[in-house]
Amino acid sequence: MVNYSTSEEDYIKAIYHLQSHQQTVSTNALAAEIKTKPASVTDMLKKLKAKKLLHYQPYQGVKLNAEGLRIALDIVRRHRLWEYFLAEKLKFGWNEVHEVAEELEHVGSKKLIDRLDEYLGFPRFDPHGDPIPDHTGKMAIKTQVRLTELPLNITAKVCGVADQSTQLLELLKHRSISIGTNVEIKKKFGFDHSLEIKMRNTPVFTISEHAAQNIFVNYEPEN
Amino acid sequence: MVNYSTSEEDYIKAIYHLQSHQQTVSTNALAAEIKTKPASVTDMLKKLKAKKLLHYQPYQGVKLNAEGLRIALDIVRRHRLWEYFLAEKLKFGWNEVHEVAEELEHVGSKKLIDRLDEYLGFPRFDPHGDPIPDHTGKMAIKTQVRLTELPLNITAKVCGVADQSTQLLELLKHRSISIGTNVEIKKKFGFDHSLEIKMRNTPVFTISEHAAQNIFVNYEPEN
DNA sequence: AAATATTTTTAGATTCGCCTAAATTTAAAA
DNA sequence: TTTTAAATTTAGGCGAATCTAAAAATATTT
Repeated sequence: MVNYSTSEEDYIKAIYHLQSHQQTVSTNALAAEIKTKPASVTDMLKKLKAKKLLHYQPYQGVKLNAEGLRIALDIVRRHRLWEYFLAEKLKFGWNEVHEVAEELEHVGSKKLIDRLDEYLGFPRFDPHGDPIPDHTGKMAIKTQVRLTELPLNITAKVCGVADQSTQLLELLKHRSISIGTNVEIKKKFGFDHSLEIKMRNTPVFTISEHAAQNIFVNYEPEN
Repeated sequence: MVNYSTSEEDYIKAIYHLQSHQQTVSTNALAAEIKTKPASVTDMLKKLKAKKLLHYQPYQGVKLNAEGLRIALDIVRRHRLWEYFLAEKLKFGWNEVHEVAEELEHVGSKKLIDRLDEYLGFPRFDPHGDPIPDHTGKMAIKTQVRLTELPLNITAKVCGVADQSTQLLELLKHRSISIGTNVEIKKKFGFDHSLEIKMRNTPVFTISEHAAQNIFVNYEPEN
């Protein structure tokens, strides 16, 4: 088991995240993500290719290989476990955890992370609702999504909020939305991305994209 | 408030520790402590002097100034709080915590450390019995002595052993004594210098002088 | 006090990760 | 299909932290 530098880990993680949207990642996209210059990215890609962590041909974009993916999942695991710890145990707000976890995630000890996982009760989702890979790299199927991601006409259950602010809680209370409430999206408005929501025993109402983004729901994905 | 690199912090911490033994620290001693070469030490000392963290004249050794000391205490605080966390919450053995804490201590966030401190209940000593500086840099006075030296009827905390042999550890295990256990001497027998020990929730028992000599405890002297 | 040994510093390279500017390749437009 | 634009790579440098080898300062012996 090799050890990777903080920079290398940052690149691997960034490629991993970008890969989920485009299946091949461009030098420019990576540079933007890492907040560095394209020339620096090229240098690092050559290095990571030499270490056999990714597929890379000049001008043709980059993609993690199996080993790169394994490492990426390990970094993501560390990051999200720390986020969970910060929010759950140290009472950090959901919006404060990312920055600190960004530093903690680079502490390598496998034992540390596995013990932390156990201490936290093997949580499956971080405070943002993203799944936490287990010690083998497996993640729960993301039955948990932001309300904005919920497909039309599928009933889902509210299971949490990303933003603990009083304002959001006030809004939810006004709409009688709480943990466990079943909701369904009837319509999505392209103009402002607001959503038309249907709940049992209440008339249809609309909710802003901003609010919907901070509400987590889970549902059965129909494979 | 400036930020220091991992290397700079390692040097500051090493100087701090060496200072407690010799009051001026030599280049060679520092090189040995950091596991680097004297030439590298000289380079770093020039840099830290430029940053006004220490007193240094070529060939004359080095010493932290007030600002350097402040930073050192902050690093020590981070290190020992993480050690406490690892031992107390993640059930690491007291001999495993140092290495991992060595990495965690460089995570800078002030808020993280203060929250961690609070979460842990503002512990005053780490698992080795060393005092943890509070957020202002103040530490409890530590009186660490062999169990044989502990005054009668004063509660002290086991903080280490002089002899790591399996035999001693077996004896300690049998008596349910581990790092952090509170003990009190009820009686000292002049004949063989054995001691009568009282611990919470267990009946009084006796321990030989030989064993007691290899157990370190610390207690707060009653000024 | 002179000679020798030890410690410490200086000089000059090396690796890592980053940068700017210029050259090259690929993609898009006319 | 040229031409133009955009993306990407190469070339050459820079700062941080380290190293080796050689020079300089300090300590120790004789």
